[in-house]
Amino acid sequence: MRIVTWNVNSIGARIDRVAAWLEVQRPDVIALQELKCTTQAFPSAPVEALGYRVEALGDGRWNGVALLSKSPMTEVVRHLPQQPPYEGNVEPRAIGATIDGVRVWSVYVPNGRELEHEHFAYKLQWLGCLKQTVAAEAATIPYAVIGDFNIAPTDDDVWDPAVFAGSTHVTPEERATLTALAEVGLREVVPRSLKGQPYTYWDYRQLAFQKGMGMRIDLIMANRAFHERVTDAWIDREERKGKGASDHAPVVVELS
DNA sequence: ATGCCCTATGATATAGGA
Repeated sequence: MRIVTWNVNSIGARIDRVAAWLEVQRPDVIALQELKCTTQAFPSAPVEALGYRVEALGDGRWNGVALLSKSPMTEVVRHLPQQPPYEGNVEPRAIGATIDGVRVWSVYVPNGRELEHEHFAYKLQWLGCLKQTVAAEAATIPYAVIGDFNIAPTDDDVWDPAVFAGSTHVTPEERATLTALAEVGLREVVPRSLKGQPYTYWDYRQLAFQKGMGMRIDLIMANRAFHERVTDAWIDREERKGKGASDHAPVVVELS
């Protein structure tokens, strides 16, 4: 079973590349983030033609998440239960479903913007709610929260830690929310190394991709039953190349 | 090779991204 997470930075702008990638890689399940469209506007036809079912959640210009699966999705949940709002809105940042006995959540964790910004407190609160969701579901079946966490787990996961001093994505507070997920049974599935460049995201600016100025922020957080079935995990950095690429690469995990 | 920011929006600027 092949499961993927990919921040596509607009499914409308990316649908041709996403469909082409799905045709080659043929994952069983793919979690998407940053749809940047409404639920109704999700371009389902091209992926349905490839045999995928679609469960999407979006409200327009920002955010948006989806799960695509070849097999039926059951127990679909939109938003984290008790997900905190931002400026009065519960944003489309999480969707969960069970597929062939594996439960998967696609999440787009708030960015945080700056450490002093209200959005940073929201990010930490949101991650606390994620932990509560995992605890409440108390899954014994293979279970994973996958997506754009907007957190680099260690200093090795950013191209130059000095550049990120005083910034979001690398603080002890943010990293502590990842390790705290171990208290509810989740630990990271770390993709196999790519010659010292483990990144999943590269800014569009300043030739960041070509210069290796990346971050590893797209993560697979999984329970023991999921880990026991993992045979491989890897980052498809080839998909970051060329015109019309997302600024994030797909992260793939293989289960027996 | 990997190639000099991208996306969606009451759009001709702006906010957000990380």
